[in-house]
Amino acid sequence: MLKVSQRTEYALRAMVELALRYGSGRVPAREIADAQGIPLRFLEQQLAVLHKAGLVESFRGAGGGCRLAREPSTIRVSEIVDVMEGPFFPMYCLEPEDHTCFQDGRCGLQELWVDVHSAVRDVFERTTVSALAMRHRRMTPDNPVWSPEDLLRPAGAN
Amino acid sequence: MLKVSQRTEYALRAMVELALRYGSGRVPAREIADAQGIPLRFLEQQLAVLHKAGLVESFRGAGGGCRLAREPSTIRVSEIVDVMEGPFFPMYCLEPEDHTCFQDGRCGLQELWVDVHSAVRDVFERTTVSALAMRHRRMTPDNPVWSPEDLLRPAGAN
DNA sequence: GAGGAATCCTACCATTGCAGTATAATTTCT
DNA sequence: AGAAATTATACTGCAATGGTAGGATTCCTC
Repeated sequence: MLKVSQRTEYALRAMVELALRYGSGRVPAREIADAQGIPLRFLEQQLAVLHKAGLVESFRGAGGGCRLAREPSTIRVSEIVDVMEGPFFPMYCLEPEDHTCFQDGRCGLQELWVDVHSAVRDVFERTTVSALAMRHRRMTPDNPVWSPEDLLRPAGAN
Repeated sequence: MLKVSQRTEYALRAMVELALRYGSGRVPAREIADAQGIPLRFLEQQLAVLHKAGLVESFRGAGGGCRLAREPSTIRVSEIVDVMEGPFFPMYCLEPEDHTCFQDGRCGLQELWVDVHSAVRDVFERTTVSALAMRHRRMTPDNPVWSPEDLLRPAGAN
């Protein structure tokens, strides 16, 4: 039904949370889960995906956690969506190795699906994580998502 | 995974087929299925949906079949998609009666989903069935999807 | 070096939607 | 009567989604 999966929503929220705290040390999954209302164990799995894709760095053990691998303004939403959902094809016939369509691409509908693809891709590519974070700040100005003492963690933490 | 269902693809192909034959009588589901490579029994169900929605007219019994209810150029793809897929929300939080999002719309991500929604909707609304039919004709100029004798059916058929 | 905090790995499960098949009833023309 | 067509409804197999669960591993601190 043309839905984006909840996993991707969670991943994006996690990235926003990490962007809001960018430069202030390692953030354990627990805190992200609390701040963004995401089931912890589930979030861990998605963070692992983001880590394997090189979008976040992670550190094990006590004092561990995650942080963005790059500056928020250089991370596009499209990268996250690609990693979480795999390549995006609104219809089967667009998949390179799919030939279930008996006309095999030689039909007038494919152009429509290409248009849909481009339109969506455009939105994802022109939106960065920092943009999302700024929007988030604007929406909840009086309600910082992390408590001030978190900013006072040991200096060597990051 | 942001996929459009096969049902919708079939429905669109059926509409294109009916558009190609617009004005030339009633087209039985069987012929549409053959021409477009769609499982007949499955197609019948989708045609029934299109009929209930008022997009096609249908006639039972021998000599029956379907025809477009309106001129192809006045039927937008968005109408068909709406009928087949129901209202389109790329993320749950956009659904009017959904409040599973703990921030309930007061989050920076919603704008992203609204953008996606608009972008896709735009494509669907600016494309008409006649446009799809013309593209189809252009793609298969040497290969008419219906045989000439079908055009010679009894004049009173429509 | 023990213990706790954290990530990582893998398996499992329940629900849902999708694609398609099956059966049969009903209408209509010939 | 019989064939051709739509209509209605139920069922099935499959895959994806949204989690949960258990434990292994790594790392810091005391």
